[in-house]
Amino acid sequence: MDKLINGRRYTETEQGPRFAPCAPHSVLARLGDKWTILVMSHLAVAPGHQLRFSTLKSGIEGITQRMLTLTLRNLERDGLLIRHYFPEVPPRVEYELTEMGAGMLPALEGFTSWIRDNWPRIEDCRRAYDEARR
Amino acid sequence: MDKLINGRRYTETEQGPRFAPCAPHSVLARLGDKWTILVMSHLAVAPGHQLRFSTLKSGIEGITQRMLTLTLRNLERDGLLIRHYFPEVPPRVEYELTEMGAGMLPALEGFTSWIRDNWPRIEDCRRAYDEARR
DNA sequence: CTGGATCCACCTCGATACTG
DNA sequence: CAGTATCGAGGTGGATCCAG
Repeated sequence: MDKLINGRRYTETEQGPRFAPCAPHSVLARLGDKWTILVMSHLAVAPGHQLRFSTLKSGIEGITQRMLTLTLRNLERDGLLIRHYFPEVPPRVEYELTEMGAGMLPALEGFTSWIRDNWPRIEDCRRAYDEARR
Repeated sequence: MDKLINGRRYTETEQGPRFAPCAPHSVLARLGDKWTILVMSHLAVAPGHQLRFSTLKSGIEGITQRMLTLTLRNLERDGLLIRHYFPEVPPRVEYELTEMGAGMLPALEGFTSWIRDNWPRIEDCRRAYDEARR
């Protein structure tokens, strides 16, 4: 039978614990890419968890059209947001967090708040490490 | 003054919220790389949060020496683990979570448990999405 | 306005060989 | 045992141009 530790499924073997195929990695890899967290953050604070493409683009400094499109497609594919297309002229597209997308925010917040609290220390460690081998 | 939302610092501007330089991204990008989560998970369940290089290597299926070394170096650089070198023959090296590394586990657990709960639904969404455009 | 298509630089990771 | 060095394939992201 599988046990649970730190939110990860694993089974005991003679060679030690063997973790189940890494679902967390698949999600963390997405959140770890260059723009996803920023897009999620903007939608999180938006009224109705809903924003236009152009609003996102101008709100996220440095993002290109291409990367915003790709990031939104990936989030849509995972079911974390929905794309609402309005066939007007000029066309308008709204992106809205799904229930699941919004449900992810509290969990993510717990983790990002730890990062915020420990960030200065991490930066110090990196500096010290780099310093030591120069 | 900065406000906080979902664990992210940001300031209000006329163009909407502008998030502070992305510290979460830097950490999530590391956790999102291919092996980091697996290394952390193994150290998390190890007695004393401590394991040898060879134990990690044989415990993590498919990892190469090179990638394990790189992953460990990065975690060491961030101050999440310490490297203990014993100059014996043959040499022995133990890796141990630091206080900060261990302190990250509960925060990470909250997030990975959300992932675990929602993973089936995410997989369904991906399948449906891919199906729809085939 | 929204985004598709193309081209390219870089980075990550895997495979392999070698060392104290 | 625990690495380092090197090479190469593939993927990610940036720049630019075009289209409905």
